[in-house]
Amino acid sequence: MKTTKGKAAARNSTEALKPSDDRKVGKRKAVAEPDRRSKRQTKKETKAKKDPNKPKRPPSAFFVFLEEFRKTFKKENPNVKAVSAVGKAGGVRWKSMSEAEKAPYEAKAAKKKAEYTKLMKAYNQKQDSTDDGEDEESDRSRSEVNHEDEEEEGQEDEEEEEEDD
DNA sequence: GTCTTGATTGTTACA
DNA sequence: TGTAACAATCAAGAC
Repeated sequence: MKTTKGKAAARNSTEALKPSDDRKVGKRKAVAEPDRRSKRQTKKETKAKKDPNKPKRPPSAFFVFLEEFRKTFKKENPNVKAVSAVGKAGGVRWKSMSEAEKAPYEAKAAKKKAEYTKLMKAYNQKQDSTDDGEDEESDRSRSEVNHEDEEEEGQEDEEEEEEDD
């Protein structure tokens, strides 16, 4: 059972109450939601800013799908430049898709997740060794992981090139 | 020039 | 275990 959670929930309480037409893209409310922003900022400042080297989160299957969907959407709607519109349309499409249709995106997402896990492992090792004031060991292991990543990326590049075609 | 917003779902990380 | 934050995208407004 899916529930509206996180940002969506927060938006549901505020933004979602407004008619979508009212939510024009680019029409940023001048410091409209200090609550939400400050929350994000706090987290960002306490985490992301402290760990700029921290690997970025892997895209979920939906985001992988969205990447492709954006291209299609742009082609079909060259005049629509609002990212919110793409997100909305993508969400509708995603929900209408069957498991079989979602499968390839989920597979891709799983791959990215595996990469992320590896990167996080290396990242955590680095953090540990940094505590000791020594990171030669992790540097080595990191480079090993990086090497693996390079190989994988190379494979992925090939795959992507094929897809590009 | 830099930052923030919007819209979506899924996943991660943290309390 | 529940929930907030974040992942991509980019035009445009605010500062």
